[in-house]
Amino acid sequence: MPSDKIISISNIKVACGDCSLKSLCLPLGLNREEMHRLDQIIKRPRPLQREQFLYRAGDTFRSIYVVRSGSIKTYTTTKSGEQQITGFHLPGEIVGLDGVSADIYSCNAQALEMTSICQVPFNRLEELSSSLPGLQHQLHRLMSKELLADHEVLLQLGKMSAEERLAAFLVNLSNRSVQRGYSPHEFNISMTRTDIGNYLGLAVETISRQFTHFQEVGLLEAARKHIRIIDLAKLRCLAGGEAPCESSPKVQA
Amino acid sequence: MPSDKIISISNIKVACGDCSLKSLCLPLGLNREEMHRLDQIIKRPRPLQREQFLYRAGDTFRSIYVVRSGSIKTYTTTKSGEQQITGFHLPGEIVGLDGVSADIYSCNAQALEMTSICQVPFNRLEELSSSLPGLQHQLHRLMSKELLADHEVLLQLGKMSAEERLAAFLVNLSNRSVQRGYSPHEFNISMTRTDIGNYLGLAVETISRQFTHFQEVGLLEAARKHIRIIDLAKLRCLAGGEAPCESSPKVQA
DNA sequence: ATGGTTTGTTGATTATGGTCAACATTTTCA
DNA sequence: TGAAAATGTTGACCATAATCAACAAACCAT
Repeated sequence: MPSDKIISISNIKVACGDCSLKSLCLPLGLNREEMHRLDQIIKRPRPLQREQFLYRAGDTFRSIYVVRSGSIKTYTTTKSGEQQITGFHLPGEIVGLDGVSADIYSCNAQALEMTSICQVPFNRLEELSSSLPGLQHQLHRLMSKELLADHEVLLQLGKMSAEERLAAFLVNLSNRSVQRGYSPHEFNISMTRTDIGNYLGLAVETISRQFTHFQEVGLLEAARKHIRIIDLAKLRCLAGGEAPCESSPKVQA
Repeated sequence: MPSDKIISISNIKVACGDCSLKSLCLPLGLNREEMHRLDQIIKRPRPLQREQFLYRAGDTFRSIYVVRSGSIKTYTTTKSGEQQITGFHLPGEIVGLDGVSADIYSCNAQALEMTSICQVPFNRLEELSSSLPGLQHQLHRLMSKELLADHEVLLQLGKMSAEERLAAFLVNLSNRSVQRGYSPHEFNISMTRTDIGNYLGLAVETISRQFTHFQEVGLLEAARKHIRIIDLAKLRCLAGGEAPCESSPKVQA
């Protein structure tokens, strides 16, 4: 039926089965039939413009979201108005789980660029996952993964220097670039230096200086939003907080 | 049967229905019959001695645990051996969810004092929660709550001063004291100053100095592990990162 | 195109909290 | 009970990153 096609185009519907992100996302481990059942409950609202909010702290919680393309930042706010970014969310990653505990979102979710998302009504997801153990488990895995990511940042904020934090941040982005099938050495970031600083608990100026520093020592090239990592091994080393991290392979003695 | 009684005593079994923590824990929202089914899958291993590990990073994940009495700290380690405490877990709180994502625990869990726990095999819990929507939802709530707690610490580490961090930490403990039916003003902490410093990303000396400072200004009394909060409102104010936080009700034009 | 705004960079100065060191107090255990 | 170890406190000094300020470059809207 042609009308089907028209609807399909206007909604830019992409079923989970056809989505390149399915191995990062909720459908991981589901068979065709199960994936189809999941598809039934997923809505695909119109894309968010840059700066647009997906939800705000205090909104009633109904759905979790998966980033399909673009990126989203989530942040909390202190009573005095300061904000702390709690995460940057790339395609295939879930946003909104912070709302489950109290039935309202506890943070703000804002698009960093034109961003399309899948919306998953949470009560439907719970119903469905009762009959699909694989879906239930994958949901749990993804929630747990969020916890690990937070713990990693906790470690960065608690124990690492400015240099190490930025190194760890870039290595993390590099890894996530690979997960999506892109290069570990070259990628575009969607967040500003200010956002990075906020996320890492550092001043913008410090981020800027560290970028300059990394470029001076030939670790990477950073032209605004475009990052090219030259010495990923060294960057990893800095990020890991590993032992001395030989400053260069100066063979001597 | 007398043998039943003997087993019961030797295992110090306390069914969820009789447990004072049930309103903080997994059984929240379950009826008698459902709670009984949950009880069936819960094991209650012998208590942990002080310093004893519940699990270590890298152990294969099988169960999550609920603290019944005592307390547990969880921490991650950098390759260089530094550790970052990711949480202190009090009675009624869950430990082990970090293991779900990769089927191995990602952090270490160590008792801060004599600690008894409930062990919940995770695959059994998932099975059971498929047929008990209330249990499933409560599990999700608790996981989400962990996320919120982490975000709060992220905010502390990213944006707050040493004074504010310790204030926030103490307010948090006070709130959790209340949740367990104790006083908001007076409680014992099980962690050392070193642990607090590690958790808050500060040196021990800074923690010690802040405690002294809080005592000098009459906010609280801290005798080692025993804390008595005198001016909780002011402490909350400091912790919230709220506006000026009037230094005292000095009435004056 | 062009003026304005946002974002990023660099420099000078300063403040917060870290480090090192000494000592006090409590806890542990032989 | 007493010695050793662990924990907590205080002081002096220092380093890292924050702040303030100026400017450059990119982006946006008209």
